[in-house]
Amino acid sequence: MNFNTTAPIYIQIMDLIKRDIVTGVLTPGGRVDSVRALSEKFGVNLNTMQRACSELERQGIIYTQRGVGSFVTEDEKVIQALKQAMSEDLIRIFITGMESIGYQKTDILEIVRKELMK
Amino acid sequence: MNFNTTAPIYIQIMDLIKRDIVTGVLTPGGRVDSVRALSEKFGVNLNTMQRACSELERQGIIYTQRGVGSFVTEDEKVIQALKQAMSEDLIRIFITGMESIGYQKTDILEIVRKELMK
DNA sequence: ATTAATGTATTATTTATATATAACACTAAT
DNA sequence: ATTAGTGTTATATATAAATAATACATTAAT
Repeated sequence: MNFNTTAPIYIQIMDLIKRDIVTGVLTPGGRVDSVRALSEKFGVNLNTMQRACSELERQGIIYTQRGVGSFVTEDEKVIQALKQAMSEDLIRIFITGMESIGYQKTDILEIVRKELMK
Repeated sequence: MNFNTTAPIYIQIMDLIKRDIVTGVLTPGGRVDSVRALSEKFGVNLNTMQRACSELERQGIIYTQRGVGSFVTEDEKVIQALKQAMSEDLIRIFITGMESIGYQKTDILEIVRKELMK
């Protein structure tokens, strides 16, 4: 995997799993690969993978049955809220960032339109 | 200052200074506060501040005269390119992020429009 | 020459991340 | 009971980031 250096790997992995959940690659109530399989897949240490998973559980995004495995939350409202929160984060960072370097609202919309037409 | 924990402080400080440069708060050829003053202002260690500054110098954004002080580059093309690069980074992160969580291009434009109308 | 302000460097310490390695604990199937 | 697969914990090590404290090096003004 290509992890960047500015954010902890376990955070980046959490984001990748969240993406799979909100896009439906992982379905509500469905199985999440074992921490060992995931640590292999992402090329990270077992403890690092464990940290990502326990943090996802703490946030109510997955739940764990010891000795059995981990599963995506069955609460679709949680998943919908997660997608909404991720979206709002992206928008907030983008808009405030653009404004902080001097772009006006009208500029921003135009820049996005141009970018999306590429 | 309110620094978040996911990125190194010296990187976040670099961004704050870059913002002041591209928005004209700091002018081409103009003085940058001393590393000691800046470390006070941002509430960080002198070494951390020094690291941010030397990295800004390495990137050609400021230049330093030992014993005298640091100054914003006089090359306005560099500043313009910096603004462009910061803008493109923000856009890229936003668009790829939104697409990775399942939004289509048409959705994205609409979401931005709504957000900007707030 | 001295002084004050500047950038720069050194050494030690702490904390968070990530790794390596090994073990423990639980569950389901055999 | 045993086994294989799961989550969980523990210990040690390495590295990067940030801090603290101190000192050195250069410049401009006095």
